[in-house]
Amino acid sequence: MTKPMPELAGERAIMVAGVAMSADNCPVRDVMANVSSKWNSLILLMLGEGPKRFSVLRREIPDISQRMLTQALRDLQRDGYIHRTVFPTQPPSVEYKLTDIGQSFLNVMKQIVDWSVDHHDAIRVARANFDGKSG
Amino acid sequence: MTKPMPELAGERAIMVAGVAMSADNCPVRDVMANVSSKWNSLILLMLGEGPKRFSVLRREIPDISQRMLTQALRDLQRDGYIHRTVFPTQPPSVEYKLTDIGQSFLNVMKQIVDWSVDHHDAIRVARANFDGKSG
DNA sequence: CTGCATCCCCGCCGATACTG
DNA sequence: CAGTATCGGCGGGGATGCAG
Repeated sequence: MTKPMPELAGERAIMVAGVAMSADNCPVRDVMANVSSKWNSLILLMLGEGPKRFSVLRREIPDISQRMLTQALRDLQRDGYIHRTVFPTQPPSVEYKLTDIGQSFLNVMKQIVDWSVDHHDAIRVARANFDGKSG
Repeated sequence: MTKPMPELAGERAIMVAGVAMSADNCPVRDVMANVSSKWNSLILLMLGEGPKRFSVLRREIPDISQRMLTQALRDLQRDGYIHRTVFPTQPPSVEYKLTDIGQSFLNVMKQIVDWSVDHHDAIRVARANFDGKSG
């Protein structure tokens, strides 16, 4: 991953929700690194619509740089969330699609999306309220 | 937030999973900014066990710097995830606890934790496999 | 005990140019 | 079209010292 999240890679185990977040056994760290990473989640959402080529993703996510898209895709592939297929055309085209794990993860992610939509107003209110008091 | 996620704050709306991720109406961005932020999610998990004082959080998350803990807590408070109570003792103590929204969000987050635990092995395998081929 | 300000390093990431 | 390499800024975040 791009962000190794060194914090929990230290030594002592942090117990939270009955799960040990320790050095050599921290599942959450690995996953959260993906969720955290700026673009990964958005890419997974996009691929949730179906397999897409590099250039298509690039077009659909205008703000991402080509470099970052490449990197994010490799990270996601590395962890098994997406599968990469090269078609030996001229010029070559590369298709990315969700793996089963990626699809499974996407389902969890979608819950965050739904939650976001549901609670966005409350968050905006809280934020405005907070800024009003301290600003 | 610490990370404003400028990418989606641009202009055009990106439709994903039937949700518009655009400039002035991007719920997901606000929430993801929290999830993304290095420590926020862990702090919420900690507070899921009950209200905690600043120093307790600091002790339970040894890797976080005091500066970042302060900042993360303020961010979470700002968006209404946690409530901050100052007890006028000498020396003063400050207690943080989840709001209803924070608790609600935590429930979603816990699903990520569960998912992480369930699929950690698969991810490690995929990663090792990938590194073995390319390295 | 909590929190703020300052300094400063390091790594993310965008821009650009180049390969197959 | 897809990906790599290099340079450079800029901001995150650690260390330290100070205040209430």
